[in-house]
Amino acid sequence: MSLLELSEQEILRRESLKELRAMGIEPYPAAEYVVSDYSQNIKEEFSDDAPKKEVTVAGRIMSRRIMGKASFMELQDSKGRVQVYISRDDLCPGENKDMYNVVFKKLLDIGDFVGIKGYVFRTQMGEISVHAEEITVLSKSLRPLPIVKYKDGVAYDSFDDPELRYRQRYVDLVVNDGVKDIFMKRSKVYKTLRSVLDEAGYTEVETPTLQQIAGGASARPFITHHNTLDTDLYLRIATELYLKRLIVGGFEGVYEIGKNFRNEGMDRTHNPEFTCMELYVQYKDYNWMMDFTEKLLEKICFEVNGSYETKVGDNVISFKAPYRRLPILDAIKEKTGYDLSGKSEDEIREVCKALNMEIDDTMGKGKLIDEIFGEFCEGTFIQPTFITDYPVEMSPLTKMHRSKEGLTERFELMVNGKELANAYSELNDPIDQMERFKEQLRLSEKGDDEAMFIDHDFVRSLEYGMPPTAGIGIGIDRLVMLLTGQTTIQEVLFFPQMKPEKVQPKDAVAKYTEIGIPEEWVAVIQKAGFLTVASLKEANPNKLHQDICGLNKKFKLELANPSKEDVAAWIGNIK
RNA sequence: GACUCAGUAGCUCAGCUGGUAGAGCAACAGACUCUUAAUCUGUGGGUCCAGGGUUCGAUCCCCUGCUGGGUCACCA
Repeated sequence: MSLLELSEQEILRRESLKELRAMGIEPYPAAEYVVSDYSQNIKEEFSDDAPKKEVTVAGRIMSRRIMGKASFMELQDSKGRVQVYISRDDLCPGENKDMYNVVFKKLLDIGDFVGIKGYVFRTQMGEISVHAEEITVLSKSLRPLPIVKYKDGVAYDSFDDPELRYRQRYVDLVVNDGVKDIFMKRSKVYKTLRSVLDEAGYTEVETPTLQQIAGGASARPFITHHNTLDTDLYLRIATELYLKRLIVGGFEGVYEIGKNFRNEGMDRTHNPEFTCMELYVQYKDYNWMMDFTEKLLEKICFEVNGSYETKVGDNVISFKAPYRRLPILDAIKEKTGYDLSGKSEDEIREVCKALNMEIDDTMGKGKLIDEIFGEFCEGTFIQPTFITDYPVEMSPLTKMHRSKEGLTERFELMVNGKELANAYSELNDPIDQMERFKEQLRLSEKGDDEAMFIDHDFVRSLEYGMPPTAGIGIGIDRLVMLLTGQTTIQEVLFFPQMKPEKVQPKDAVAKYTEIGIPEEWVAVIQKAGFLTVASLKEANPNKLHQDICGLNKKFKLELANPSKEDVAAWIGNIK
């Protein structure tokens, strides 16, 4: 990389790097650095009466306050920050004061990793700090970090451009308070989820991500290609059908926490890859699953937040069980006043018209009910609510309701006006399942590009017999959003999907040397704004000559300047 | 996909009616041995997102594109 591509501050840091090496200090040492303590426990365990405690800590320099022969810096480690006090004469007891005057004051920068050996004390202002006796360079940072300052918990100049924060999450995590907490809570969600499911006796499994038929949900899949098999494969949109095969195989309960991929729109609640937990348990039904789910979520919320409540925007949501259970038709009756039970498709169509909804003729009875619910009901359920007994048309993998005609034993859990989970008594009648798949095929032929494909192997497994089974899928990203009070999915994903960064097209050095430009001048010409040889064709030779000689002087490159005739000749050589 | 707002120094942001740019932090030089958004003095740093157009002249006005945010639509 040419120096000309770097900012002033980056150049200076690279020079500091060289100087450290020249002084015999390796800026990227290989040896383990043994740490005795963390910022957090140093502060928690300090006592003014106790004898001096020697500690070794390591972390990133986040700020420095230099006052001549003494300095303070803030050191950030994995647990937080601790202040370090450095006095010149305590760091360098001998004649040679280079470690303080040169290494610490000149060659180290904000962002560098250092190790500090010293003792813990309390400053006159009362802050528990480490008095440094030894400082070790652990890793040099070549790019300046954004500077975010905190006072009384208020952030000043916080690094908050969403584009930069998501593209460079590593920087976001380093400088912005609270970002890491969200992901620590996310990890706690996984831990609690696993412990509850494991204790219940269920088995964590992994099923294929690359599938020949992307089944188990209605969504457009990503397509990829396997060269050796010379066949297209899909990235899974759900884990459902494979997990049910394992129930056929005899597991009592199986669950998988994994990524699903859907080739659809992106917004504040949708990312192309997202995490789902699916659980299937034999001999259970959807009523049991509601009981299990509310206990599970209650426990997770408590473990993550220390309380059964969580705050999202202005809404305080309580995950304390039990949750309200409301059949979808009752929900519609409650919110719109229309009782749809026993109504025909045409009658429901009339209701839609009365409600001023936009509908079209391709929508069947189930779709119409779903639309009414989505339009008038879904957003109103802030507290966790099980909406139950969905129409069969929307639920091709669900067992028919034991008593209600045309409905299925299915529930969705609505929280904060959004679906958090989807569950049902699994359809285990292979003949019925085949019929439902065929119905999906008819929808597909009508142009519905999200209808399910027939998975013959899955039906074959049902033909061997699947016990009565209850299953559920929980959107983990949305759960984490609720438990951390976030309103966009990007805030709970380390690396949300973004459009690729734009890279300006730039010609190779050889392209420039072909027209007679010496290699050492190529970077200078590019710095002058001519990233491609073609763009140089229109350049004014006099101005270019001036520009590049100016850059030569400015950046002290010490190259022999070309003549105006040389520059004109380069431009003349371009075909 | 539609509409809308934004893109200026490493970061956060100003920038008037069109006359090639400012601040704070960061950086650099200097002072300072208990500071904490440290302080004080001085200095440097810019492809004003990109490409066209209008104009004597564009960071600014117009068009196109790129990236991001928001709202809506689609979708779970």
